[in-house]
Amino acid sequence: MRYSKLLIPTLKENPSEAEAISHKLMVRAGFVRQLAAGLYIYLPLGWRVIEKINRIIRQEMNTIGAQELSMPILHPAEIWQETGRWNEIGDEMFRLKDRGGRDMCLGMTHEEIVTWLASKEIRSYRELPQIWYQIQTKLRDEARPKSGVLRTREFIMKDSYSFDIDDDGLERSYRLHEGAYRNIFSRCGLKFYMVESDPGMMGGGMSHEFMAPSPAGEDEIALCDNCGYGANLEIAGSIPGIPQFPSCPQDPSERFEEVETPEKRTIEEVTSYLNLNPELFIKSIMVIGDDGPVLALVRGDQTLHEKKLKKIIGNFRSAHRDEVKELLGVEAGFIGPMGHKIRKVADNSLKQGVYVSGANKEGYHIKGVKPERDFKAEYSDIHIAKEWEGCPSCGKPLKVEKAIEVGNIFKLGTKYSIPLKANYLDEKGEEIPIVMGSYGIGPARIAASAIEQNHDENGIIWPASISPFDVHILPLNTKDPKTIEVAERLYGNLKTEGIEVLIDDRDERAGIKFKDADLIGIPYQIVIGEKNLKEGMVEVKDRRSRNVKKFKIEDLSAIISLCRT
RNA sequence: CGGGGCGUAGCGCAGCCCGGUAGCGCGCCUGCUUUGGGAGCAGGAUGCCGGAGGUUCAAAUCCUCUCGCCCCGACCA
Repeated sequence: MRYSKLLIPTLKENPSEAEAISHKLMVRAGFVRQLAAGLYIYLPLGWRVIEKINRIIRQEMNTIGAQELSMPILHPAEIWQETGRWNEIGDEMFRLKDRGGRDMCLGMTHEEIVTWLASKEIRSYRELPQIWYQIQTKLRDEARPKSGVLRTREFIMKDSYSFDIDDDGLERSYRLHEGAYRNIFSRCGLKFYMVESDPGMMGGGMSHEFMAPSPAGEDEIALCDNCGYGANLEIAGSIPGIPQFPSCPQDPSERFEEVETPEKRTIEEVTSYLNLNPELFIKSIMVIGDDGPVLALVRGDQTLHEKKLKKIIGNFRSAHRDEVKELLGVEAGFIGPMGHKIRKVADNSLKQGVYVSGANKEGYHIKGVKPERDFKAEYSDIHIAKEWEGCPSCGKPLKVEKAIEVGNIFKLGTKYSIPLKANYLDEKGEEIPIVMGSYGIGPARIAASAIEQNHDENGIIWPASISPFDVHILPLNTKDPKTIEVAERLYGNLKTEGIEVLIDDRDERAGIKFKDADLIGIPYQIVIGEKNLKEGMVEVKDRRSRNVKKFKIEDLSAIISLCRT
């Protein structure tokens, strides 16, 4: 296509609202424009990238036997009420009424709708398994849209749903998706990990996320290079290192030592005051659950993992100052696990060792506290995994990386098929709920991740598979007839070969064309300048390596083969 | 929803404390020169200073309210 006819509004300066690299570059290079918070317009170049990604997704989904269909974005409330999610989901769902006053919503995802369809159309085990997918707009009233197209209120998602007769079938569909997803992300040129994740509001059983490592990512993942363990920090386990504990006095009367710690409340204050490492402290956090107060105990160097705790004690909130004082008679900075009957949940790492904890006495801490002996607690993993802690499966050190969630796969089981009565008849004529899976990919997140992982100071470096064009022709001086003639001939010939070509036919200076070409990031640039033309040559520049090769003008096949690699 | 920041020309910003009728760079338009890494000279156009109300002789500037956008946190299929 001709640059002069395309809408490619490049910007010399970074947009003020952008923070993430992919966001800055997508705006600067003329791929997207923001309409409002979390709402983006895809300009021609941006849309070409999304379409390239979608094509790869379609190919890989079709390969595993998935069938494409399309479901509405506007949904009647009743279906969401039947699964209970109408009430479970809060402000994140866009809700509206139609003219007849009926409650409606805009689809955040399509489990309800696809299950409704299955309940109507699937009769027999002979019709299973099925995989249905769509590439469809989703709407979520995000509390905080951010990072350009990474978190938006309206976005396109490839979502697929599997229907099987039993768990073994679901396992097969799940693995088929895993394979397809690995192919898709690899073909899109992404570095990624598949990690264990929290099923969250999807419910059901196992789930994994596909994570593209990037500093712009909102998620953190724990990874083990040794055994391949990988998990979102939302659920990642870890084996904390064991600190050197002080020896415990034999004489029971000398066990405890109350130490005065005036005005020292936080772990930092107390550790520096007593000159002890934070690992030798018990951090006590008072929360109020549905069944009353709970004291959560983690080691001083650890952070309480609220989601892990929630799985044990149910919903809770942190206790107010006066509640702490009422329950333990002392303010929060000096509370500890001893001498009261409040339910205690402690991190596993506290099972061994001797610690300092709050003394439940204003201005005092207590040394020599030995869990199990000195107080009883329920033990569980309730700390957030950290880099260098041990891998829960092999013990080797973990690393923690930020990552963008580009895809996920969930085993739903019968969570949706039961309430929506999506059943099939088995060989015996018995009615059995269909076993389902749900699988998502965000094409815009793939595009943003590709930029996050492939750019330099001059701009984007697209992986060839998802680049808006294959080749960018730069006729430097459009007033030189020879330049134009060669450029046009090359343009025509490459197009005939099925190569997607952008030709910068603008009457602009060479510098501007070079800068825009590097910013836009098409993997190969064919530079047509008068000096080389005199020798019958053109240059082909590799955007990533910046290597330049000269070719004879007639040597089209060599140019083509270079650009196709 | 809590905390912070910012709304002034198409874009990036200054001016605001200390009120006096709006400025810089880039871009845009015209002409000439230039033409291998965001050209030079000359001329030109462009603003409801986010919105509403108030104070004042006078408001981009001070006060109140409101809307929008960004960042941190909470939340997040």
